[in-house]
Amino acid sequence: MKTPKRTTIYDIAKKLNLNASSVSRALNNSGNVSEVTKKLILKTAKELNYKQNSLASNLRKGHNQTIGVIVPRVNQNFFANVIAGLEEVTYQKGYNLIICQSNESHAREVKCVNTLINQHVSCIIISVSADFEDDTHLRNIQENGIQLIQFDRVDDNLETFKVLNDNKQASEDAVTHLIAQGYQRIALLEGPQNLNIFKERKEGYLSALRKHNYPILPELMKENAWTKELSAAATKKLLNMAHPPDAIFASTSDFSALGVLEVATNMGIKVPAELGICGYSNEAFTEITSPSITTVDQYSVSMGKTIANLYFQEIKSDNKDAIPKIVSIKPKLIIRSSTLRNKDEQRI
Amino acid sequence: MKTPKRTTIYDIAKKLNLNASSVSRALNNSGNVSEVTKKLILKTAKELNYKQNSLASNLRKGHNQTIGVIVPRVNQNFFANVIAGLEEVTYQKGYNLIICQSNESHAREVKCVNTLINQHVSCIIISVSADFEDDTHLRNIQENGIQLIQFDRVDDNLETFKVLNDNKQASEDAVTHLIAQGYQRIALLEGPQNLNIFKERKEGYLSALRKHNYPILPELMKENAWTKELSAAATKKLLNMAHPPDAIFASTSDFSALGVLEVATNMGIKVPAELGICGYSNEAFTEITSPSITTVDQYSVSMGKTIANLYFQEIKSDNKDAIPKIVSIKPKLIIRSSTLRNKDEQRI
DNA sequence: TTTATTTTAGCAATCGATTGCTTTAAAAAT
DNA sequence: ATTTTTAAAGCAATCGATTGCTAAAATAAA
Repeated sequence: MKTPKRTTIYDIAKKLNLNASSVSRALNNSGNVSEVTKKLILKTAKELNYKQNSLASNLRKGHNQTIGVIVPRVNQNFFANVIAGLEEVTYQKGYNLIICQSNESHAREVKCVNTLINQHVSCIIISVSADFEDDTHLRNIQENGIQLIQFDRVDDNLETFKVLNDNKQASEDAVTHLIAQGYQRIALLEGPQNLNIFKERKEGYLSALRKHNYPILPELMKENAWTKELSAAATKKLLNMAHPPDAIFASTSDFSALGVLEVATNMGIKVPAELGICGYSNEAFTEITSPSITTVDQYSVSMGKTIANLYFQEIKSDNKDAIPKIVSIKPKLIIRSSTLRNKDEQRI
Repeated sequence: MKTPKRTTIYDIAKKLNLNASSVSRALNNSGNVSEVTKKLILKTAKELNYKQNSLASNLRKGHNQTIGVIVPRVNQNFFANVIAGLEEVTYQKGYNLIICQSNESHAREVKCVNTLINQHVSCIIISVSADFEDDTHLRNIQENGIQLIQFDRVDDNLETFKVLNDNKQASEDAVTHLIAQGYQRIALLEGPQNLNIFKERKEGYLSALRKHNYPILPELMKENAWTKELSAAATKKLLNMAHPPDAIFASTSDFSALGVLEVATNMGIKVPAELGICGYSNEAFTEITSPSITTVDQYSVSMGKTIANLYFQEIKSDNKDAIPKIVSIKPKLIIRSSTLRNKDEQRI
């Protein structure tokens, strides 16, 4: 279907016997137009149902009030919330958001980046895919004069603005909490270690153990348990060990924690009495499982807002040599029943 | 920060002593360029890290491979899933998605529409905000030659392509199921009746009651109970009635159903024995509450795909007078514990 | 070898809005 | 009444890519 001809500034100009430049100035309120003419132009524009062509405008002005966002999945709670937060701020500033999902595929992520570069977006906000390979595409963004902000899952080696969760600290807090609750053998469910976030969470786990002089037991650390299914499988193995753990920190997600909980329930293991469970992300459901699950809240919506504000306040304002800044948000441990051993029970 | 000069087709042309038109033709593979020159151009383009300027290209070509999406909230499960589905298909077709959220505000929705019109998107996909007022902005989309697809929450009076859930049927199925389980006094939690979806769900409820010769009792129908809190409040009132309902159909959402469940649990009312509860949407958590909640699955991701395919197959292919088509998807009742009365118990 | 045909490449206009510069008109100052 | 200053409006180039048309070159046919 062919687009019918839309009203342009030339149509308005012709109708009023004016020059297009005056129309443009009137519409942009950029002076050099008398009040009378301006009113007339505005009125006519409305009458003719004039809509600016942003393509033309942006082409001429050489910039685009659009920000590109690339996330692994838009319907994953954390990312959906970040996007909601981003949108909230960018909308206020009159910016648009172009959303792409990499589907956890590096190849697709590269394509998304290229599209966004072509679109001349003024900034790209990205959380890299799980099979992160290299940063050529990210460097390419910068080489094309487009601002780059990485968040959550980032490439540590590339110097850019970053907004991070303090995964290590949060993780350490979680494990410390488990220790305080008297758990002795704390297992860890890990995510892919090529992603910074999972590496950091593991570090936090190790750090907490060390600080409390707990032994570090490789048999209690399960690699690549980052889906509900993988976690359930790992949990079965853990709980069938001769000397099983008495707590499991599902550092990858609440879905993993849910997998743990289901396996434990099926095996007749009491949570939190016999097994403590801690998840990560504070998904809505963690509050309503029985028992409710202790987890880490990442303030995802406000993270989105922080990212957007970072762009508008620090980066956009042509601080030519603004030094890439790293903002770290401290997530919050949400303590719930799944790790709260009744103190009395403990004494038995 | 000023965008550094990017490579244009003129740069390539100059370097090779060619005309920009040849470069354009080579890059677009549109013939009239010898194989030798084409190869040379492609090679040089890569060397100079050429990236097309989509703004210029789209301006000239008069169309934009971009689709705009407007939803009330991007981080609401249903919408996030629809967007994921949309993105999946549009990505394959080389289209971009610009996402806006109306935040359930009509005024903001109007603004979003205008921005998208300015952006010259080729199609706008929308689910209207809760305080839907009028359709001027939607008509405006069409007047500007932009395709319009409404989904889920739609304006019935406006003739456009629509992708809907068969809310009435699903609702009727749900209530029929409750009746089959022996519930006698079935209450309804309604959403704002200016939204088609809630109106239809109510119709389904009424229709099921009528078909089974159940009395329609206004005191069992609670208006505007479309958040967890509002539902909880409504539930308290219902359960404190002299003659309380023995089932509640939270037609607005699973969050509402959750509100009902919490109130019932707190009041010591047994679910499903003394109270049946049915929600709507099949949120992830409905599976893991205790008891798990009966609900309606809307196939949200595949709905997104359906919408996108509708665009590419029916609308885009310049079927000039393609008659606005309405696609109705039949949601599926997911029966879980919260409505499954033990048949034996019933006999007591 | 000359003419006809096909390829290949260049020219220039176009998409719509913006903006520096110039001209004209109006207002202010002399 | 004349000159100076200021305000308003017009002109034309520009952003980068595309495309219909024309010109030149290369190939095929006579």
